[in-house]
Amino acid sequence: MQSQQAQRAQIAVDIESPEPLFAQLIEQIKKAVLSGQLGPGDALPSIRQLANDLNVNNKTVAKAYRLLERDSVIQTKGYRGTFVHPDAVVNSSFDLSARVQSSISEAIEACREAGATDSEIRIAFGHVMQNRTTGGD
Amino acid sequence: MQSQQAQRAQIAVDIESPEPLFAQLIEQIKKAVLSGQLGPGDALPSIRQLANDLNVNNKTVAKAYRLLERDSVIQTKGYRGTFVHPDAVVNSSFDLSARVQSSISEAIEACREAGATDSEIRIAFGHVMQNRTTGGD
DNA sequence: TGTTGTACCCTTACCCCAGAGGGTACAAAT
DNA sequence: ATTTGTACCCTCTGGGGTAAGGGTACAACA
Repeated sequence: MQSQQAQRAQIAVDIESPEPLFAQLIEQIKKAVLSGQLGPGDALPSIRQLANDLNVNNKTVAKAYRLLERDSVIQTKGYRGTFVHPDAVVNSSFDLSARVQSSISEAIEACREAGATDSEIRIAFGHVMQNRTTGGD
Repeated sequence: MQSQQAQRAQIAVDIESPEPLFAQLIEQIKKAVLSGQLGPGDALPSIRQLANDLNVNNKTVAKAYRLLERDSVIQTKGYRGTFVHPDAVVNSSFDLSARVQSSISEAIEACREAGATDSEIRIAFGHVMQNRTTGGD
């Protein structure tokens, strides 16, 4: 199992899991918000702090925080630290990845029904993604 | 340049081109049909024959033929050989890849506007494509 | 026997990407 | 001086895809 706990929040990470670490962090924090373990305005451990507690890389935690802030689950206040967003509870139940996946899924299904090969679909996808790199990780 | 010509049809292939060989073949044949150089019912060189003439692998030609037949540009009659499809002219102007690409493009654009990262889109795409391998190349 | 398309097997090389780690640096504030 | 988030640089591992080639085999014919 090898999970390590962060004292401040109830956050654990499983290195053995196929689920990416940053995704586990996002999931954990959202879950903590939804269960009320974390309330709006609560302070989150700093990136370096949490990374150290969980024995993961700063960038991994930073990535999770970045995504969480984009989804308005947390709020970063520069040098003052990171806090739970006022609307965190509502926003935590919103899964953008799921939305994206179903959107993509529909398009793919349509292509398949049109007779397109998986290979062709992949190629087309690659071409579209290649043409503008919006940037961002 | 290094292009080689097939006597029977006006088909050339450029090894230096970044365009895949099989795609060049498809394009060439469609062009030949659209320009009237190949008419419905005309016999095409056999897979092995054309592969030999152009100095490419059998499988490469076979792949092009397979896609062309799926799109009803050509017609394979088993041991008798391959022929230009009766509706070849109409079907040659239909580019499934382009259709697929625009369909995928729309979905991607929607995801981007929803705030999704390119990375997230790729991940979602990968997940969808992974779940059912329809098979086919 | 030879040709047709087709279906398998396996191999090569190339490219792109995700995930994760390591390091250094910076402005803004305390 | 230290902490904060953030932005760069670099690395490595692994996975999965295409494209193309090489080979062998098959049933259906002529």
